[in-house]
Amino acid sequence: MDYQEAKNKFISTWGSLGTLWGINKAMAQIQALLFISTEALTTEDIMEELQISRGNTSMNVRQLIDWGIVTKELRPGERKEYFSTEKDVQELARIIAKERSRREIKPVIKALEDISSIKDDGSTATKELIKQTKALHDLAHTANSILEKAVSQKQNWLTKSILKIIQ
Amino acid sequence: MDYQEAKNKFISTWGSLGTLWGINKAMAQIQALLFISTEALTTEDIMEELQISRGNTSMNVRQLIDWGIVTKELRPGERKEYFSTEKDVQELARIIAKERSRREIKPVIKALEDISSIKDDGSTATKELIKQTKALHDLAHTANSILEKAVSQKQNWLTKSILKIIQ
DNA sequence: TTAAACTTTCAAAATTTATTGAAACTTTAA
DNA sequence: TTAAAGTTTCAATAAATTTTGAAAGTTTAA
Repeated sequence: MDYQEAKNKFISTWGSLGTLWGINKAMAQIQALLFISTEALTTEDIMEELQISRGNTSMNVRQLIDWGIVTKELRPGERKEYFSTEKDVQELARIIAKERSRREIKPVIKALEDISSIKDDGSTATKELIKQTKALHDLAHTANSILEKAVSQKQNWLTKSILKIIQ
Repeated sequence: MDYQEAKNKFISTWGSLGTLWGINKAMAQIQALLFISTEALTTEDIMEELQISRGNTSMNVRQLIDWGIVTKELRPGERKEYFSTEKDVQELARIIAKERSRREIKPVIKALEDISSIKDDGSTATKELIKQTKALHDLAHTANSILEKAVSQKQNWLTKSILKIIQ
């Protein structure tokens, strides 16, 4: 496997993983491309490398910026924008975990809270609904707390502690 | 919010969460329905409750069985199949984590291994590709180990230990 | 100002994914 | 056997999502 093959494999693997986890393929591939690039890239560069349209590139780069994963760079004397991604994997994981928690997990926790606190009318069906959604709520809440904690620290102490525990 | 509203909200919330995380909406909704049901349900029951077709129900129930989340029950003297889901949230989380790791994470770790072990031809681009994919590989590998460990134990000792660490 | 260099927007088209429903298949009871 | 009661399969259709590309918008330099 030479450089070009390895690069293509990385970009396509990342794109597929994204798709499996509900992330737009182009978005994941742009991030992958920037992640292994030695310098910031322009819209043209991205279009050329991934063979995608200008509109697609523009929209997905904006989304990556919204997520806090990609930053825009302006170079003196140049009009076009240069994009680069967070290069530190730990920091990248933190950002993604934080954003997915905020956008997708927290609203569900809130909904489970609402559902599990309906009035118990005495029926077995209602009792079961309350019991099960409460259990789910507690689990989601705990998992989210661990994630948030793992994510809030610049230092990687939690991961280190966990690894110590599990050997 | 009465029982029916709460039930509908739960089913639709679970369906949407599934969609966001790359899981078929019907599949997530069937699981949600079984999760709050006081007894095992038939194909007819599911079709009726979720207003989906027989084919859709059949295919998604089979997938849930493949995942190990739903089990089929046969009742003496009856031909039709009754389905129920794992009711313990911890166990459910374990099964899902284990399956997604096996199906989606491990193949990516393997790909990252292959990519990051290409021959260093001396170019900065190749060096960067190797460095970055190696870092990603290490992170994915560590995260996956923690997950597997958390998931392999019937007891919930790891979660408890982590919660102790983070207060 | 003007126009060149760029970015954004968004309706239409293309693609992907999910769903249907009816035919084929399987199992069991009579 | 046969037929009733069920399940599965899969081609066709529908729905959702992604992508395109051209027009509109923005910014800057002259």
